[in-house]
Amino acid sequence: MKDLGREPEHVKMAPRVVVGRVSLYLRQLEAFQRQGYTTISSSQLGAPLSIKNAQVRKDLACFGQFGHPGVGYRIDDLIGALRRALGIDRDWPLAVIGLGNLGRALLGYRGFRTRRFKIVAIFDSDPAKVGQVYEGLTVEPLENLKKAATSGKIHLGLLCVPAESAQRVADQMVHAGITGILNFAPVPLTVPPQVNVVTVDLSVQLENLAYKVLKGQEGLLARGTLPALVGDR
Amino acid sequence: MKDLGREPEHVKMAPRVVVGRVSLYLRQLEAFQRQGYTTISSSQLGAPLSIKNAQVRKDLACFGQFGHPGVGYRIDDLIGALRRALGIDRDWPLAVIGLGNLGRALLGYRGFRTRRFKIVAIFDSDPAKVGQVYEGLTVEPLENLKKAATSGKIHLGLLCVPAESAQRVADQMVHAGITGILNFAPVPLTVPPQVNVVTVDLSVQLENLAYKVLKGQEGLLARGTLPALVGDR
DNA sequence: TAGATTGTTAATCGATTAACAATC
DNA sequence: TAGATTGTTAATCGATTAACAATC
Repeated sequence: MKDLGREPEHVKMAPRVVVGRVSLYLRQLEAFQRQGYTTISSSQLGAPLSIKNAQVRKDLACFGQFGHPGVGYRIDDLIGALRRALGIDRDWPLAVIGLGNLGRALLGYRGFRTRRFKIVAIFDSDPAKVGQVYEGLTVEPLENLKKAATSGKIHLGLLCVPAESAQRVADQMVHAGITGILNFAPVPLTVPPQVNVVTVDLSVQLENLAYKVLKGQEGLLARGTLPALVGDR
Repeated sequence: MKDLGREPEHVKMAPRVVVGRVSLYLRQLEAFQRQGYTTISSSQLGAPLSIKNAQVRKDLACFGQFGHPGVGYRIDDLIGALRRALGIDRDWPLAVIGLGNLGRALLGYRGFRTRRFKIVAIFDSDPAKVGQVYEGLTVEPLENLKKAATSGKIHLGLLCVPAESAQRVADQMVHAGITGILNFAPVPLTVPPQVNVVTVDLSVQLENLAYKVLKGQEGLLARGTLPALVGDR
């Protein structure tokens, strides 16, 4: 028989897929809040996202008991509870690593600012870029990253360098003490287990989309409802 | 008893999750190819991606029989077969809709160009932007989209407008005949079923990352191996 | 041949959905 | 109270993994 008494040391971590859905619930809740609603049922919350009410309740139950039988969920309370649960009830200072086109785009991305993700520093290894000022931030040499990270000013890094240098720069980020990397380079990174990486590979997303479009059209073609749109050159 | 004889009309479409993995296999295969390998086993292909050999074989089997027992897969053949299966053995002309920071970044994104995704037009509803030239392309008014789409020049659109106007512009794209939308606005879009949408919500990704970092650190904290990095202001 | 590796079937695992007693 | 909706258990579904005969 296993020693179950000592289990609680494990941090109960909701599955990745649940965390993703909770982000969506949060957006939906904010939309309902803006419309003036004060309470909401699991069915109402799930409907616009095409998620079943049982799924909604089970996901929320991962983080605690927020609902009131017969009534539903109080929107203000639920938003607060979910933000706390996701850890976004505080500021998250970000660093942009690599100031190419993508890095500049992220500097201006409002989706971060409205969610307490704040870009507070820019690093680049190109001496020609160091010292330039964008959005009120001066580009610093990559060597400065360690100081910023160890002083606790920065926890997450947006890795925006070309694929060729991504692993090398990621190694430097790890060495500097960064524990979370949002990776935009289309290569899988190798990092120690205590470092967290989420890769956003836009060409993977586009390939997914192309496949859906292609298959969808073949499906329609098979039923003879659409002229050929793909494959004709 | 159901009429099984008429089933084949359905297009057998590999599950979304399989298509995502196949994109990763493709990148890995190209890496092995560059290193000079000519054949590869399911174990070798899966290892760098932390995917089990059985999973690799099962995923590939969705698209046909490509392997040779006792030998493995011939890399050149497999790359060709997978590209065909995913529909990326042809050019996919793209339109950028909305020329803000993000739109400009995508114009310069090499990850697209190297995979036969080609941005061939830019549309914006802001008259001040129409007529400007970026990367050799002249910004056109949104009304021109329909002509470009129906002439078959464009199948996929990269939607890069602010959240507030995303649904309105998506409606125009649908009306113009675009069948695939890569949506960068952090709002879920409502579109007819024959239109395919993939949403890339960067703040959802960042929220996932923040959660992992937070939980990872709590885990380490609980075991007393790390000083507090989060929550101190 | 002996060794390696496939494609596929069966077993396992985890996630989604349905159902319902408990509650307001 | 009657109606609504929760949290949770049990049933269903789908995806992952293991195992192995067939093959080179």
